[in-house]
Amino acid sequence: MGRAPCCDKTKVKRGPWSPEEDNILKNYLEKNGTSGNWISLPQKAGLRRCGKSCRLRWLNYLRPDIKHGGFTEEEDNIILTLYRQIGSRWSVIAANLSGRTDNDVKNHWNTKLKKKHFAAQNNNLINIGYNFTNNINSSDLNHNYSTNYYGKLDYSNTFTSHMDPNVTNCDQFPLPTLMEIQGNDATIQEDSSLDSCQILQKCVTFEEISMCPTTFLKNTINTDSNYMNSSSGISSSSSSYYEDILENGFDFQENDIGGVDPNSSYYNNILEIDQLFKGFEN
DNA sequence: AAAATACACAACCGCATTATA
DNA sequence: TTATAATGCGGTTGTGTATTT
Repeated sequence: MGRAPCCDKTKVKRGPWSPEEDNILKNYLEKNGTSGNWISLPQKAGLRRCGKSCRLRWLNYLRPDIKHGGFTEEEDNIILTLYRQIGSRWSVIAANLSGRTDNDVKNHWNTKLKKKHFAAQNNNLINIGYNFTNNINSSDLNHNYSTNYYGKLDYSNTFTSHMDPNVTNCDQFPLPTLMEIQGNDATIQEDSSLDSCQILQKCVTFEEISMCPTTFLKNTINTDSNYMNSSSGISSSSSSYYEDILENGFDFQENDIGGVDPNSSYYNNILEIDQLFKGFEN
């Protein structure tokens, strides 16, 4: 026994809406509202459509003050942050974005953001870069970096409870250990024609540069005062938490991650690492 | 140039929740 | 209070367009 259909599918039109249908629905709703009932609306408005179809068309497309496409970087960041915290609760995420519908956010995630952030997948091992990112400034040039580290993360013990959407406290997320650190000397020449991506390749042993999670790398030189000043025990002589990682290992479970400001870049980086794990599992 | 494939987004389906009689 | 209908939601599919073969 299947579920009783909400309307007679042989009597209603399906598929894309025509401009004429849009006009009828829009005019009716602007004049009368829904009268508290979507199911009976199409008949009253003179549409051969299912009530649910009318509701969806209005809420996702015809309703005034809603935006389509052109997601800003700020909106992307909000979506990513919230997704990491609450998972695929699109209506909640959309409610935090002015003029966006849950359907739009969901589509945007599925077509753009998911791919962008789940792409890094390399046999459970990924190299992380240190020192050089997309933004090279003039003070980086002609400077000898005596501690040009790169390393590998061991993901073998990480695929567990972090998949639970109810888990929002990141200190419950198992994170990888740094299994290998290497160092070399490197000098970036001022007259170098290398762009930032090439510099990155020069400094980091990526077999597939395309597998590199760019936003993760981009943030690796951030100095995070929240983390620096937290009770996590980071050395005050470290200029970034990645130096701390390189010095003390990559076992975040040893640190008090849950006490870190959720708005900090450090916290977001931790969540981004977690997101990579999800990519590996998918 | 045509066919195949990829992509973006609109729309649908069925289940869960909420409202109503 | 409970049965039923309406609504809301998220996964999934459908459709039109762009790109590749």
